Amino acid sequence: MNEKLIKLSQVIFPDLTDDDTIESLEALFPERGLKEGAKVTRMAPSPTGSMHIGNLYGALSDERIAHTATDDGVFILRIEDTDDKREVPGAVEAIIKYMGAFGIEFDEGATAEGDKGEYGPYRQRQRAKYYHIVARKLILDGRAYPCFCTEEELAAIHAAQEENKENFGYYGKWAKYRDFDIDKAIEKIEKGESFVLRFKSMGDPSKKVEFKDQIKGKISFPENDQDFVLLKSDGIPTYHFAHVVDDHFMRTTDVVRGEEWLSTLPWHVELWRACGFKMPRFCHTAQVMKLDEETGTKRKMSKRKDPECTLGFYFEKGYPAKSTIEYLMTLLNSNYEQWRSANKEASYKEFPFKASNMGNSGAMFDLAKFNDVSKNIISMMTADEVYEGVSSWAKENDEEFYKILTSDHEYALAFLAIGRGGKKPRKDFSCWSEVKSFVSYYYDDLFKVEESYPENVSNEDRSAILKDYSEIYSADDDNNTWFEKIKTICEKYGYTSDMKAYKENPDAFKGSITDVSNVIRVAVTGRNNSPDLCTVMKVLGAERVAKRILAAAE
RNA sequence: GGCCCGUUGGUCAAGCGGUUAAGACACGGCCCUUUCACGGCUGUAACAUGGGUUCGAUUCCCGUACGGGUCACCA
Repeated sequence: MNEKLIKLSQVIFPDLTDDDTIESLEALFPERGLKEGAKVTRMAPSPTGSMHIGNLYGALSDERIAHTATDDGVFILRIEDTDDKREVPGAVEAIIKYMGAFGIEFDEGATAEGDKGEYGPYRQRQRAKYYHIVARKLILDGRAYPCFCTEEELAAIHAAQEENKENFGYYGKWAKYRDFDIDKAIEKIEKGESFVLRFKSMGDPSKKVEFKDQIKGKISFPENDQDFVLLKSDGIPTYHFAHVVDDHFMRTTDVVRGEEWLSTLPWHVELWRACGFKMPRFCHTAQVMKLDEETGTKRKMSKRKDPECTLGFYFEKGYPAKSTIEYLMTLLNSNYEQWRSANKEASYKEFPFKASNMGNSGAMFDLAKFNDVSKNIISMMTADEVYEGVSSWAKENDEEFYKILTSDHEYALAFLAIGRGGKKPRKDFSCWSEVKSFVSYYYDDLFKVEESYPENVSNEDRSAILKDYSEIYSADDDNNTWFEKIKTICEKYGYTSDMKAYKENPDAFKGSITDVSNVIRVAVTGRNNSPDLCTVMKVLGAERVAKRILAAAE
């Protein structure tokens, strides 16, 4: 019997020598001598092209878990390129670039230049030999066998199961090649027949296994009985097998992955045990959800329906990377916001992140809340930082605005500084693409009167107010002096500057100082709302102000 | 259909057998205020449902409903 299995393993893996043992791999990838409590996590994307918010969400949790526990934790980038059909060229570089743009750095793993670290290679296609070594051991242990089923046969099994209302899959009595004669199998392989290597499950689904997840807590499920595929016909492993081999030999301590993996956890548990490897801790994270406008129900974020799902969205709109990270942190650990209000200036990296604080049901992506978070982030920035953010966004997305904005650096800094700094900064922008329309009136090329003058001010009064104003305005006035001048104009034309009196009896006046200042505001900025008018005019400069006032007085 | 996970205000959520059931966003009102933004105060609004267990259940157990996931030689 044993002899037959040896022969079988030789036929399947003719390239493996006697030195290719599990022990040799254990020696090649020794336990990492990290500090007590240090964690090793990994982001393991498949290079299929587009990255979405869920990828970032997962990457951030992995990164935080590795780097919060100790200062020598390791965060690995492993590329799961086992499905050549789905692979998109350049995707690996895109992943690294995107993650880098959000400030997520890897300690080890695939890089644009090659691999970094002692536990590689980090691209699964290049690890074929390791999988084969472990697979050979499983064959020898009688825990793996070749299966020659064709696609049609498998489809027929599925159909029959559907018909009989039995569980789907390749298991027990349905597992045609489970107890196939080994000599015949060898013969078929030697003839060149295509086959996959399947796991031989010993599980009994009438028994339950209990398992502890870092997020979900205790979960129990029936034992696995599926003879799932370990190696595909091209010799490349499936996710399940690659996961066990890689996370063992990369010495991952905490496997963080989406909860869609929960249902195959029984497979993994049995496989880990069959390989004789010690299981890492698991964190199965809830998915980022979205409210479906049509049905009013929660659903998974969809690339097609939700623009904010793809990472490109954040760059196109010009959300600072910090904002996205900040918002994700609030979703990831619900005590983050509280911590933030007590540590306004601190980096998110100082937050004591804990996997156990992660929510166990799908968090809904709330664009309104995200905007608020982003406004806060931007309000804390200096004018220089805002300038840098806006200009680099505009460079890529709005060439015209970029030229205008960068034509006078000092000038742009001056208006971006309005209301910035201090205890109660203005919160005007949630993203860079909103800036242009907000500041357009600072530029003659973009300025136009967009909004209407106060209705209760007659055309005659408007002209008179503006003419008077043009005569007494001085750019040197401080805010108080300026305001006194406005008051004088008010009294002259029957608009009160006493807001209290006006509110008590509005009909007693033609209007209030609000109307008068809004006449000036519209003339100068083209709209009804603006930051402090006196300051705005100082930035605009006496010449520009005078020109606009006179133009409007006509 | 089988299996697994979940369900506290519109959203994110604290809560671990006894609470007036926090807080944040959004929304309404008031105050501050030359407009807006900011800030302050305040209001509306929640434990999916039915059974247990218990002196007492949002919290524990079971069922139901609803939502999500999964059942590939995809990850």
